[in-house]
Amino acid sequence: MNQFQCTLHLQTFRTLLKQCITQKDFLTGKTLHAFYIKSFIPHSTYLSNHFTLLYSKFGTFSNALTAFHFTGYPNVFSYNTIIHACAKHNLPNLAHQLFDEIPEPDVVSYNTLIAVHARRGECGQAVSVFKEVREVGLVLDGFTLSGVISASVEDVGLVRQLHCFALLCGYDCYASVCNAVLACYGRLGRLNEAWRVFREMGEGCRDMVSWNAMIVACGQHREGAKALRLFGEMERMGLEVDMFTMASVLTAFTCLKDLAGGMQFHGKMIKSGFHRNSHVGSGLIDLYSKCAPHGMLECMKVFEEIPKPDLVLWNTMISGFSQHEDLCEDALSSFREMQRVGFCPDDCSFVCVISACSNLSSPSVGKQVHALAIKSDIPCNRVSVNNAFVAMYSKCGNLHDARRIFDTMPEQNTVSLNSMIAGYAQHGAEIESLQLFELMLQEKIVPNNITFISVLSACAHTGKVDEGEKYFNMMKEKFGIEPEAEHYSCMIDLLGRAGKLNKAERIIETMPFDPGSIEWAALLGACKKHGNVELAVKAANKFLQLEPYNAAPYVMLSNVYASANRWEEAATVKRLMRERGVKKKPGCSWIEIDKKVHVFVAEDTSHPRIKEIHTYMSELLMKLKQAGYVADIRLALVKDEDVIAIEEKERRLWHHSEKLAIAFALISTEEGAPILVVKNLRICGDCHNAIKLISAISGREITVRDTHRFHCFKEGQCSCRDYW
DNA sequence: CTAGGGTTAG
Repeated sequence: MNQFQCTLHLQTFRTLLKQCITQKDFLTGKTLHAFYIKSFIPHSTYLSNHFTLLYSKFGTFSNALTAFHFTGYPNVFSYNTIIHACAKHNLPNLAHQLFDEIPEPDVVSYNTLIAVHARRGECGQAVSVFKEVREVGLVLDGFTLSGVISASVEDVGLVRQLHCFALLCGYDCYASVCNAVLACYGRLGRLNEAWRVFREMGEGCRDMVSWNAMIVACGQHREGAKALRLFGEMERMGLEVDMFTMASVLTAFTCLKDLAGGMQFHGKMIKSGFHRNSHVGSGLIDLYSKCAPHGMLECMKVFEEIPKPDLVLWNTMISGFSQHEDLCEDALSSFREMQRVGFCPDDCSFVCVISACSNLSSPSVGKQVHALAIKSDIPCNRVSVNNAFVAMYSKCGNLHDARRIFDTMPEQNTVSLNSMIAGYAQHGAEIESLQLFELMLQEKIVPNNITFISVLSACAHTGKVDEGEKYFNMMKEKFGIEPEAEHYSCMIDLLGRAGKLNKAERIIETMPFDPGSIEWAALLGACKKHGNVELAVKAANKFLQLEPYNAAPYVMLSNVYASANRWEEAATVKRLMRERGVKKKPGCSWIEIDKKVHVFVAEDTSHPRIKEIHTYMSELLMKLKQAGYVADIRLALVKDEDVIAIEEKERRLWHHSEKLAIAFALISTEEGAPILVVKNLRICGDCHNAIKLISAISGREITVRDTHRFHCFKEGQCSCRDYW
């Protein structure tokens, strides 16, 4: 083979390979590579580099690395290519190692290294590389700036600084840099600043990315309507839209809880095929899981339509299941299925599945997942993961472990404090809860709307009216947080339960938006507690209008009447409920013993050891009566208007699901072991009385988690101090 | 050879 032929071959190879890369023809590219290795063509760095690029783009990382090592005399280009592959495959150490081998790194080398850190959210590291560029005297470019800016999310000050710097360098009309700035302000919730950048870019500089970034900024910060207006404008102007646009618009529908609009948009996307994109699919799943009443069924259909699901799509499914209390088991099975088909869970997958465990009635599953997380490759000391553990342990009744994780986690943020404060509040440890909040203020960790929900509910649980009002005002005045429905309902709950029913009613009347069912429910609950029948009727009617198929208002109202001995009216409410086909959820309790969950429904006889349980319960009832227990038969649920004998009412009360579960725990666990029962409704007054006595007689610590809070019974007392 | 925008989480 003479010199001439070789050159010819080299040129052919170059042309062909370049074609393969631009046309994404990986197969032909690989064949070319095989030919190249076997042929006698002299070594070409140029060709090797492009083979590395080919594998980096379409093949595995290890193939790319092999191709790189095959390059006899690597140049900057070769290094840059392989470092880029490191960024793509999240290999920061290798990236640095390779970078240090470059004899004379150029700007691109630095830019690529910044990208490695930007992808991992390592702001500090990205900034130090950025500084190095200036120190070594290289001229930075738009890539450098956009890279370091996008890494600086989470730090407004830094973004502003870099923004100024970019303007000084004359990048005010450079789309990528401006877009990075815009997106950062957006993600930080600095919508005004984002809008300013968007406006100042002008039509000449603005591109599709700018529009997309602005839409998502609005959609993620309660400005769904503005996001939709922006999209409308894009369409009117005839601008091009892509997958990013679609996914961004979906966040707007989710933000507005506009299911109908979202569905219509979904329909339009099916025509254009956008719905088969995995990112768009995640957006759809997020929408349906959060806004549709039985959304997970729809989510499964969306999932099926996507040919190449990615990790986030799986995570979104897991998250969706975990947010529906009755579907948490499905969250766990999706988590397993995801691994079965070859995905490696990341920290977000774990956060979702841990949160599913919090809603489960078996604490041991949470512990297992904890162990799994430690064994896995995820950075399990991440704040997000630890926060999930704190929430999970406290929701599983284990405040002690929650606090231990909280105390030992290397980094804390607002959410960590929120989880711990909420944990204390739910357990009736209001003092600790409020102390921690004060500490938070001292440490200058900024509370958010969620923090105040916990703080206000802690006040409500203990009847601390003055403090509650103080914090409610602080929220608006000191932190500029507008109270939402939850905050108002906490205040109504707080005032109402403390007996200030008129004040509570006034809050509902003067709220800046239409009261929803949760506010009326809070008022109704307060009326029930204080026996204010007239106001209860008003609240119940409002509640009924808003949610005619929810059993809660009917049951509560009829209990109000029953407590006032107005039996006929109580029966009328029940009849109305039956006529409308509304069914009360049957009371159900779960208890985990030896890693097995046992379910009890009221008057349940299906448990294999029910005979034993009943025998034990009769003995227990005797002891309880001796200790002064009197069944509160007003609370016995009357299923129909038939007059029922007092004995029968007593018997029904005595077979409430939580009592059955506790009795079973008492006979099947060792003396002195603590007991945790999870219930699907709120605990009833009679059970509350009875369990207090049971805790004294048996010397056990009994914790009941109902839909509202925890009741920790110990030595005849409950942690709620009967204020609930 | 490198960039900016989308989806999940407590």
